[in-house]
Amino acid sequence: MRPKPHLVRVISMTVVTRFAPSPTGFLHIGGARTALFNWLFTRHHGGKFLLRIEDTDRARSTDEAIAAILDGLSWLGLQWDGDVVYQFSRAARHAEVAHEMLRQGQAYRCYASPAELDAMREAQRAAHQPIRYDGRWRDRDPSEAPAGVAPVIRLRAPREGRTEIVDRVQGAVGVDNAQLDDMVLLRADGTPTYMLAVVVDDHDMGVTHVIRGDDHLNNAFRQLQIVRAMGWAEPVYAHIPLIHGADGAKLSKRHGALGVDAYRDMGLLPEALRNYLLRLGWGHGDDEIIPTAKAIEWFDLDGVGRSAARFDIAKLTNLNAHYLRETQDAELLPQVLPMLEKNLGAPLADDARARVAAGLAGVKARSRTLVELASSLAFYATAAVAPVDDKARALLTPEARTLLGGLATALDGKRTDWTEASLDAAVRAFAEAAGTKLGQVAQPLRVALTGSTVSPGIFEVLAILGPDLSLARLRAASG
RNA sequence: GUCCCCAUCGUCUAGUGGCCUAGGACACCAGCCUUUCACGUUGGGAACACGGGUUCGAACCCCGUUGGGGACGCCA
Repeated sequence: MRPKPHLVRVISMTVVTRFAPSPTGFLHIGGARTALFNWLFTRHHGGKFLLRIEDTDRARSTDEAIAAILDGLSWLGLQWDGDVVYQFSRAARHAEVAHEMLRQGQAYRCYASPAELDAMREAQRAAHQPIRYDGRWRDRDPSEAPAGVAPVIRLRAPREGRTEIVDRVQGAVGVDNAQLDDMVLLRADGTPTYMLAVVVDDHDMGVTHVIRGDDHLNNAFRQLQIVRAMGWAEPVYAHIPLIHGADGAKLSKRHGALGVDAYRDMGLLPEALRNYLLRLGWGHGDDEIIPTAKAIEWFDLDGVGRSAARFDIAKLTNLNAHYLRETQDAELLPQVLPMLEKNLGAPLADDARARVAAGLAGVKARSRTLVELASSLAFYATAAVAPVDDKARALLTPEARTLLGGLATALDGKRTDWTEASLDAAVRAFAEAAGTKLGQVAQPLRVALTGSTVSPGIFEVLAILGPDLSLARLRAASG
């Protein structure tokens, strides 16, 4: 591991970053993290976080994907500044720059056909040669141009020397220019390639810091050549490591990556996801729980690691449980109620809503996701319950049923004093009178009331359910 | 194949030459708490890929090996 170069931060410079996804699919977890780092960096430095949709590939870009990306970012709470820039709308400006480079001799026309280039690459592959454009039109006289062939415009890249960048994450990295070929800037149809469009847009948008996945590290050299050819200011680059799947390979749309909407559907909280994503590749000492406000305060590129991280849903879930417990009931309720109604297939009556609201705190402490929360809350909303599994069923032995029958009778007398405290006392007294331990009564009682062996404190459940529902369930279980 | 990057417990990481018989978190196991579960809490197993240097001293610096990843398009 090489030491990171010490860099002087220019305080007076206003930080401008951008997140530049291509709308060819949903916003996946890797893109979400890239967006998060950009957002955090700008919020920390008080700059601007811009959003640019890289839709120059007309065949693969879709409106659905654009909507999914915008939705995903919004849900994650990563608000961009200003209007969304659609790269395709700037095609004329890209072409203008390409022609400017042509005039300056920084670029040239290439008339090689795609088939010809394919053959060239095939030959290179077969000969175990590096695969790159051989510059066949670099110094050829334009008069040799074949008739009727629309040329592309290629960069006249330097062939000697090295191109080096001082990356804020990766450190000093360089390649020999001999390794870089003359890339296409403008296609035969006059549309810009990604390499050109990115550089022109970043320049025009005033982007000062390019923070993106390190799968773009190689691109940075080529983009820098365009920047230098135009004599523009060089942005600061920061290439963050990729997120890998459990198998260690790059997470991508066709390889295990889920859209952020999938995490929302799993009942995860945006804040938890932000915290988790932040810790993937970034650290601040031993801190694990890092709410967004702290993240903004602490985040900087220096803390970004250089190795890829694997996605671990277990840790994410654990973090989610933490944030779920911290979320106020009033905030959770409107999110959980619709889920509950959807699960139950019917709207909730007022009394059911009231019970859910009252029982929320107790169930929340035992849930890790909103989905778990909604499903564990169901017994408060339904009219009757049945044992959910064998373990629960097994607790309703004949002896236990007899006990529950007796308990129903005993508790019937408490209808006018139906509080957690008096219920607690009554059940304990009943257990003692029956010559058994509390647990022997409490567990069957729990199953009778909730259908499950797992629930909040049984007296709390009794109190919230109220005498009618509680006694009805007790009698149903005993009979 | 060529180029670039990476390498500490199963996973995420702390660690920037002595504070390291390597710390934290998740997961796992055991105990405590308790009406269940969860929380909480106590404890446990678990890592510096390998080989050479440099140095009084190396997880940290250098070189190599191995392993992993990424990029090599008129995709982005």
